[in-house]
Amino acid sequence: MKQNIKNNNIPMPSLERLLNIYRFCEYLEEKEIYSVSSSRLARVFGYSADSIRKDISFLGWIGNFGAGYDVKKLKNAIYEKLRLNTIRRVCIIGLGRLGNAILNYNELIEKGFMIVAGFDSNINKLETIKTNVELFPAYEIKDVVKRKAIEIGIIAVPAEYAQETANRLIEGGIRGIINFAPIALKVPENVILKNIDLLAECMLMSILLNNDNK
Amino acid sequence: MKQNIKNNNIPMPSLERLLNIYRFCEYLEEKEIYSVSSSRLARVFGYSADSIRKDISFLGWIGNFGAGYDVKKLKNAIYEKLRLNTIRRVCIIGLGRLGNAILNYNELIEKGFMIVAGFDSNINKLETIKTNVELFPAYEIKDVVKRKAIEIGIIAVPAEYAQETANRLIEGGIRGIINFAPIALKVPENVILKNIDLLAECMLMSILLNNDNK
DNA sequence: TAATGTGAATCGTTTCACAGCG
DNA sequence: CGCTGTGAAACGATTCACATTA
Repeated sequence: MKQNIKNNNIPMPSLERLLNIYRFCEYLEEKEIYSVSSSRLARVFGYSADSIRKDISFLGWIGNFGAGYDVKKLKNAIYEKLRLNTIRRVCIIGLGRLGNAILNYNELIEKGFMIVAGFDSNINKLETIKTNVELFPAYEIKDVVKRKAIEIGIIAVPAEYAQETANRLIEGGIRGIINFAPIALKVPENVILKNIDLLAECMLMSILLNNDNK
Repeated sequence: MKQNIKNNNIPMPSLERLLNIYRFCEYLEEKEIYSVSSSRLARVFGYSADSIRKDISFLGWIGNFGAGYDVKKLKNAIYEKLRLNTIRRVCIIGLGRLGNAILNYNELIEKGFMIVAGFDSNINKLETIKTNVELFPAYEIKDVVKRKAIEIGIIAVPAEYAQETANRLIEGGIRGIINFAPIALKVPENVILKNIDLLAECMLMSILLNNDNK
């Protein structure tokens, strides 16, 4: 039931950690630091050093015994193994404040996510938004997704329109959906769904804070 | 190492599912549906029915054998057990597009999250934003957090300022941080940190899509 | 000596299987 | 009979412990 698709048999939690390690390697390179140990990585992220060594071992990687990892080699190993070179065509649906924020989130393109379309049901809005991204009315979602071979759709519409939006994306042949609406979407098995849910995070945090009081 | 604080010994994954179930109960009530089975909940969320029954059992709850759960009772049981009545004082740091989107995210107040302050380092920006929330320059973070007894800080500043922002919140006595910047923050053990990271989600999705091709 | 790499043990979660009950 | 509730088994991830090597 639970999404447990693996990449080359790397467990999902390891994948997540490796992505963070990858980005930290970029930061280290900028700072001209060329070596890093599992214990340093552990301290930075709050993981255990054992976990990190195991994660890195999934790369089929051999570090330097006694002397940590070469930052550049580590970064490249993650890049190759997880195929981070892949470029993805992305669209955003819902151009309210959140959608606009995403439209202007430049780190996405740096990591290979090309925003090639934006959609909103309010046609007037499409004219007032200043962006290089091509904008379309919501009823064209299916056609544009198909025509532009868009793989990932980011849903930033109000909760009550989220399922309908997802359906249109799916009809257009979308392969992955990132959903910001605080609602459970129904998608076919071959479509990957990820939810980003600020409200749920706030509620969870509140529960954890209550628990701290004990 | 990993954050595994428990609430009344309810495992973290169960807490997350219960929150989703809680919100779905609200939806069912609106639709005037008064009974729901574990298998229906399973279908909606893509969990297994076994998991859901186990989750609900943590509530010390007794459903109706042979006839599913009473929606209202289930909702209330979750509400009571997880103490969702708690009201939290929240602030947002960084009033760019994302910060503004959060400032206007009305579901937060409905769930008991009062946004009582917004901060930005650009003082001119503070005057142009139209909102009922009290706005302050960033250098006042520590004082305002202390004075207003703010418990949760939502960081929506660029990555390079995120750690500095977190430090100020911590000095003010913040108890939880929700971080939208794609960077690992260092916080003391008694502060709960949750990251919301669109870039990481996109990258992870890309990896999963690659894997689908096999 | 200070680090990596990795089987084995441990721990936590999910799934299974079925008893219990209206 | 259908669905809940729950111990027990299975599974997966993390931690442990230690062999390994520049």
